[in-house]
Amino acid sequence: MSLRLPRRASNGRKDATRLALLEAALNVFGEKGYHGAAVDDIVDRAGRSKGAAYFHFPSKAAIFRALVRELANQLVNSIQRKMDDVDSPAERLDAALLGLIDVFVRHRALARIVLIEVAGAGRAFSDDLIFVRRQFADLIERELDRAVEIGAIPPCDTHLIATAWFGALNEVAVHWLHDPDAGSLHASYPSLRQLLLQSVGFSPAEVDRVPLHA
Amino acid sequence: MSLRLPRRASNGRKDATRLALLEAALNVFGEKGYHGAAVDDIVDRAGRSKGAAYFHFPSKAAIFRALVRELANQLVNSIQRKMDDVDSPAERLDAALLGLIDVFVRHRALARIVLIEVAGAGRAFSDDLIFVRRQFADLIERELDRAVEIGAIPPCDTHLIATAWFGALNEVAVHWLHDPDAGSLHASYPSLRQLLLQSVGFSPAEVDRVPLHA
DNA sequence: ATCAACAAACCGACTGGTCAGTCGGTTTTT
DNA sequence: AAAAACCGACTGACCAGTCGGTTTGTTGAT
Repeated sequence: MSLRLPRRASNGRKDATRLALLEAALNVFGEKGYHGAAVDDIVDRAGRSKGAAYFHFPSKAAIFRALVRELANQLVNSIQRKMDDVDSPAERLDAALLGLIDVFVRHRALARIVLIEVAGAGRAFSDDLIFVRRQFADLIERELDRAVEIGAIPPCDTHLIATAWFGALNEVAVHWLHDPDAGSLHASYPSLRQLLLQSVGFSPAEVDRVPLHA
Repeated sequence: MSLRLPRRASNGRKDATRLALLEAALNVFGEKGYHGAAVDDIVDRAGRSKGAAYFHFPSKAAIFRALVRELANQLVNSIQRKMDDVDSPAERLDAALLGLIDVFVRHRALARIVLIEVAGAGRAFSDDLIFVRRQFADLIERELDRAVEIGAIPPCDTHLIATAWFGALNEVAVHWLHDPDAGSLHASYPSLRQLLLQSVGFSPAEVDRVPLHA
């Protein structure tokens, strides 16, 4: 699980260390949670030293923050790209849902951090929490706005609905993270898809039309 | 904010102390989060001593666990009661939604703990997390099943949908908790209500019919 | 009713472990 | 030779949990 983390061009020893630290942080935070993870854990896993860590980041919180924002950006970009592969709002929303599920399934540590740890790390991180959630919600909101514009769905509170949608996926994913054996996340996709599309008033024809590129 | 916490009959000095501790825990955990709160904080706020705390509970984690389960039980019962005041599935689901919003608005510390802290406290508490979430979801699921049974909505994956619904409300509430000035939670109720009822295929007539007992 | 004797409930100073962050020193790069 | 990057032993603060001791409540014998 190497993961995509090269926000800044990753050449030179400095960047390599920064990357190694962030990648270790991803795994350690993902496994033990923010409070359960010690900086020494991250440092050890990265094969670096505490000095290196505090050369690159001013604090443990800063490591976490950098990681979260990096992950969120990469994730949002990746989803955006998948959405741009298709045209109609219904298809694009569908692509967003399936894309998120795919990533979560493939990178559980990422899912844990973005979906659970940011929320639970404490009030000091609530700005980061909102930042991440808002990014995802905006992705959805824009598409809903477009659907309203072209008359695919009736006008509605797209901001609220985007938030609610993300919450719905979030909750399902949290249960899955807790007990992955209780059923794959992909298995929830068809029901979730129908639920979401139907909730904003896409016509039944449209709800059924979009192919399930599973 | 005295709050409803008399699970076991609250008479005698012993029970009074237990209650005082739990109520203090509610406020302290609600303000500082699980990891940010020290047992001494709770003890001080309760006007008791550390000895008393460890006489009643074997550990800090046990205090948290007892509090969470107590809150969840009370909350679920209270919502169930509100649901039983009306008859049709749509009305009952509506009552559940509004009831939850009401309680969260009135008791932010409770909302913070049930919606955020349990999830963020760490993997050691994931059983409690699931316990709480499942209780709420079951409340919804039962009603959805009934709606399917009487033909008010088409058959669907009620288990998944109940989970998703709770997630939707959860997410909206989390944003509200982060910035209560951005808009009251009650203001989101009409849109949320329509979104949820419509998502499972209640007829438009039914969606509009139910009075908004705001 | 009175009072020992006992237990239940409570107190708070103390301890031991953990861990974020520091800093003098070393290696690598420019 | 100067600066950038890195090393890892150390420290100081914090805090969950302990424990000897005190107070409050209960029992039951006289």
